[in-house]
Amino acid sequence: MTNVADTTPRATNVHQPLFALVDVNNFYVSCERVFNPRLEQVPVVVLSNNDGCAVARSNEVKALGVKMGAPWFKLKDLEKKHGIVALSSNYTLYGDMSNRVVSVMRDLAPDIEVYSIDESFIRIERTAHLYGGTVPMGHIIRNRVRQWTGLPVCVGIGETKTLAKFANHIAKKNNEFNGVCDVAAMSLDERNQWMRRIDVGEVWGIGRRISERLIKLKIQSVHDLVSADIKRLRAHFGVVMERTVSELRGVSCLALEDVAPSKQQIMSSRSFGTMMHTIELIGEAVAWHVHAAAEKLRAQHSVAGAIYVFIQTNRFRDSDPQYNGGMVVPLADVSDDTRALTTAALHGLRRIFRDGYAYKKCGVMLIELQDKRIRQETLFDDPQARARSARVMLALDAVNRVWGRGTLRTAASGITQRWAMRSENRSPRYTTHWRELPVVR
DNA sequence: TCTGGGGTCCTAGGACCC
DNA sequence: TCTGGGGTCCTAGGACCC
Repeated sequence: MTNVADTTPRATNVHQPLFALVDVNNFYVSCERVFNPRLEQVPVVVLSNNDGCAVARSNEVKALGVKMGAPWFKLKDLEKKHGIVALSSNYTLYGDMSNRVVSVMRDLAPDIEVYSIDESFIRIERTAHLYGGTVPMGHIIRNRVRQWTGLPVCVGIGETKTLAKFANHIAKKNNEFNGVCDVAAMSLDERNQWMRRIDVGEVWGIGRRISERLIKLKIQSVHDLVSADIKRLRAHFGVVMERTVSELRGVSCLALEDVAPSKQQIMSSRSFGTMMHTIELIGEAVAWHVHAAAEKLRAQHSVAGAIYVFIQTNRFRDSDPQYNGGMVVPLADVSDDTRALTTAALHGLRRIFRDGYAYKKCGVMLIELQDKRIRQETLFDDPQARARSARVMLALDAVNRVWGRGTLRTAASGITQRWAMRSENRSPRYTTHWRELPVVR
């Protein structure tokens, strides 16, 4: 056994990396509350696409024992009993609010990695002294985000990303921290006490499966994990686990990724609002997904070498006959042209579609992505055709940027969109659509 | 009736080669 | 009953994240 007290380096050196993790509390719910204060103090959930599952819960809802991802239709009793307000998700609003939070933080500390829609890592070892130290800096970030966007955030600080995550967890669950916790500033005794109190499953990178296996090995708390034999853990669980434990011991293995790497695959898929039976309607949905995915593809200046298309029946209905179909359709030449991708996807769909099933979901994935600017010339290259295609796509994207995705799209994606998802209680897109701006009386 | 969507990384095992 | 050793590449599947 290695004792953590012997191996954890201290933050005495000014050049030692120091990470802050800033995350918005109950992000989607908090966004809704900014524009509708009546939702304060009320139990609120935000539902996934198709109004399926609870993907964000206010503290009041968490206190009722509602789990992340719980199917909404199973919560109807709780809804009646406690007056839970359920909102459809409004990603346009959340995406815009997320950008605002990032721009406030970037102002205060430029070394920032936007990790997800509601979380960012910041390197602070060179900037903290400007704000009077790490914890004061955390409070300044917290207060300014609150004041300028209306959103509540917590800040966790540590010598590694995993420790910053750990500190953030402490800040969120313990009010005495006032939303900012720096584990790098703690004494070893104090840090170990927190590690003894917190379950190993809370560690970033330790999910349900791994934590079950760890508990069988009598590793239950974060402290148990950090004190365990790292070679043995590596043999049992692989290199990812080794990295996690090193990070918890204060050895930084995960760097700040301040420039987002381009995606290696781009997916678009949705459940249908109701079951679909015909290839015509499903084809419209597939074409729509190609439209959405290709837009993202061009935004990151990539081209795809192939497209994967898939259709699925409802896996939750045991009584229904089940069928999952999917196939990869290679493209003759790499492309970012919505029309070429649509042709390929619909070709694939015709191959995988089977009559007589009730389909619930379809989607496409663009794969074998390459940087457009370093693309290979091929034998049958037609530079003129390629230039034409580029101009059409440029115009398509320009129109949709101004007027909204789907304003201009392929005819294949249909007019009526009968496959569209349910979204019965979506709030207005307060910050991005003129007609939906909030009105102050 | 009603059960999300979009990603990444790692590992094991098979195919194939010399 | 015997049936090398070492390497690469690819894919499927499992685990994780939000």
